[in-house]
Amino acid sequence: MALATRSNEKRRAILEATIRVLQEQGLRGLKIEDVARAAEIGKGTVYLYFRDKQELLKALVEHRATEFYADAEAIVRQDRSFFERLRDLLERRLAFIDEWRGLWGAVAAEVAQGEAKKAWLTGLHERYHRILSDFVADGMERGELRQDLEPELVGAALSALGCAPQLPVDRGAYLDQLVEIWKKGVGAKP
Amino acid sequence: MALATRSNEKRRAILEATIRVLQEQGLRGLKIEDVARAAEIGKGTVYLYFRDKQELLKALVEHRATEFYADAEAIVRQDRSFFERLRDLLERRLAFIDEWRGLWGAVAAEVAQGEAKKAWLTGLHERYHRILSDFVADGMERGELRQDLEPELVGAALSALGCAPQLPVDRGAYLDQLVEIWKKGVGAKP
Amino acid sequence: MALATRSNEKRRAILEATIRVLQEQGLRGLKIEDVARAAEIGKGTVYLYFRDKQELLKALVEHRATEFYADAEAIVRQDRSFFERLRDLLERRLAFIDEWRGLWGAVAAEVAQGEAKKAWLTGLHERYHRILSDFVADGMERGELRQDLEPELVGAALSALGCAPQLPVDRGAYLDQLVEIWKKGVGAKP
Amino acid sequence: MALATRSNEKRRAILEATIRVLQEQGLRGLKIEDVARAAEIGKGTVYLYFRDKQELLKALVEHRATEFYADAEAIVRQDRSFFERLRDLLERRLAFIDEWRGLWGAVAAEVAQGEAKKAWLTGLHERYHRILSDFVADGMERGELRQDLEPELVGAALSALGCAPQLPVDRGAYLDQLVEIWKKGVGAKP
DNA sequence: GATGAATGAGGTTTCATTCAT
DNA sequence: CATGAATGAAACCTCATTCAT
Repeated sequence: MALATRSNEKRRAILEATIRVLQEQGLRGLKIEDVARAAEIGKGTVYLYFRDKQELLKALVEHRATEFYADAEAIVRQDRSFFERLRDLLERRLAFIDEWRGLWGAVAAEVAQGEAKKAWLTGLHERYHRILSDFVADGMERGELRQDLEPELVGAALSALGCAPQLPVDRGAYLDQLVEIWKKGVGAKP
Repeated sequence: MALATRSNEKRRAILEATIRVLQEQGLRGLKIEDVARAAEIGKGTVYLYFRDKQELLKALVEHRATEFYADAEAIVRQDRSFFERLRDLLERRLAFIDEWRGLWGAVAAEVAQGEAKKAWLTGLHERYHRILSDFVADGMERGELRQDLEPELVGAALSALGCAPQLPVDRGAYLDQLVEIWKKGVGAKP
Repeated sequence: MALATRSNEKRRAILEATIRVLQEQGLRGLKIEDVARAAEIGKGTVYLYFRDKQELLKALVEHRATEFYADAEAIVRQDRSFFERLRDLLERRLAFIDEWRGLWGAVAAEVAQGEAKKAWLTGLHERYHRILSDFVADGMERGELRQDLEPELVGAALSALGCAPQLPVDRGAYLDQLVEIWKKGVGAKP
Repeated sequence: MALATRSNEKRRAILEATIRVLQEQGLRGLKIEDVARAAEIGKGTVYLYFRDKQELLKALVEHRATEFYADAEAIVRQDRSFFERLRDLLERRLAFIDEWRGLWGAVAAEVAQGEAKKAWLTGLHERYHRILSDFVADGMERGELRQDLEPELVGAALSALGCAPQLPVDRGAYLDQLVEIWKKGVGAKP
């Protein structure tokens, strides 16, 4: 059997191991051997599930992004106020960013060599942008947001809220502050 | 003559070459040989200016961050309204982010191996955070901002405005939108 | 049941698969997995019939050589003129060479690592040489060949007629030409 | 400097080392590290002269074949009788074959993966065939050979005189025998 | 100072072989 | 008997670093 779907369980275990090693060793410190050890399998086994290192990273990016977007969509779909959902979205976003330790951009760039790969990466970003744009449009429709907003632009601005604070400020207070600013910034007049 | 004080001109040329190669090849694709070629010097010459690759990257991070912070401070010091300066700050920030193509985090992490280096990196972040916190405090003092803000927190929020929009939205409109939101979000009542 | 005496049918199928893969992929491209796939069996099964890859190759060399020598002996034993039989011998030889695509020497060398193996390989060559020397001696006895020949030497010369023409000359014409030269070269005066 | 012509001296030394290792270890036993050790250089240095193992082998085949063909052409050009030159040609051929220890075919096949490479290999064979065909045509013109020969076919037959005797017969006697057979076989009537 | 040929540690990848099912 | 997932030794190749010129 060539690659693909032996056991998805092991495939996922390798991906989990990969991000763990990535967090600990950084991108240049990421060695297949360490991934294998972290997943408690043999080095060669990794290659039964992923053609090469590049594919492994690509799968990782895809896997975590997909998971993140699914969570974001689930939050957006909830029947709660715009700003309650915004808070959760931002919280989830921070978790995503923490998980990658600032490596997201580099790993994505690493993986996106070649035209096809670049398109694939853009596709991921578009999906996230769409989720947020739709979220804004939804908020406007429900009358929770000002009516003079451009959903695409505001979506972009939301997606740019991307860096976790590099310094250890209190996360709760930080989020509260952020949401309050945005409430005043984009909320409808009472 | 000490390693660090040779011809600063060539030193800088190497740093410029480094970030160019970084932009084109990514972090893992960054090879000293390519840097040398881009700087139009011999491979060995790089080592006359930097102890090793790690030092080169560290110097690069330091160099560009310092430059960026200096620009930010200059903008903050200008005698213009808070939101005019905010717009310039954000514009400068986007330029910084573009320059690094998402690699800032990874390169910084790469460089910050070891306790001493970690402290050094934190120092950089603190400096940026301080600039922004002071900026917010200044805005409050001048009565341009609401008085109930926590400068440290808002400074953190500003520093997190860190990801350039991944998609090609119009930069001017994007900045306008962002500033307007913040104006409503943190500006003093008229 | 001993390793060597399992189903000879499957054993032979593996050998056939091996030479097929060898023809397509070359010596360095020969992988047990491909052999197994070509034989439509599992990879592990190959090891039920052959101790290891080396043994498999050795068996292959032995199998095809034995077959070839048997055919050669059969041709020699026929009750036809020397040169009619020579033509058939050469034709069979060309088929043998084609089958190996120039890899015979390399595979044999591969297999013949170690003193015992070397002796075994020399044994094969000696057998072929003997067949041809005897053939020449027979031709001399029957008066079809010149009486001043050294059967051992001429046998060696015949065995050296070993490379198929690398270029696609007409096989029939080629053989005719060769036999005619030899007829004039070693045939008895009429 | 990228590959190609640093010092041709070292390049040649690597090729010499390669064929030595090939003779001793066989095709599958050929390791770049051994080649490097045999050439008394570092492993990485080999890669400064040859992109990869495949290129090294290709260069080796080309180098030795070119050398061999040049020698063959020099022999053919000499102002001596056809059969004197034939003997030298055969002797040189035996040396060539001995040098490769039966690996020529396999190495050539190894190298000739891909259409372009196949054409390149055919080109080599054609060159040899041409040398021999011309040699025969020359012999006919000079009246040393029968006039009813087909130079192309006889050239093919000569090029097929390719396997050194596998058994240690006396080389001199062997060559004498062979030349005598060919003299009777293709020589003009006295 | 400047250079780039040389090096070899170290990472990636392959594949013969094993063994639990 | 048959299988193929798993393994890790071993081979390939890269590239940071050195050093003789």
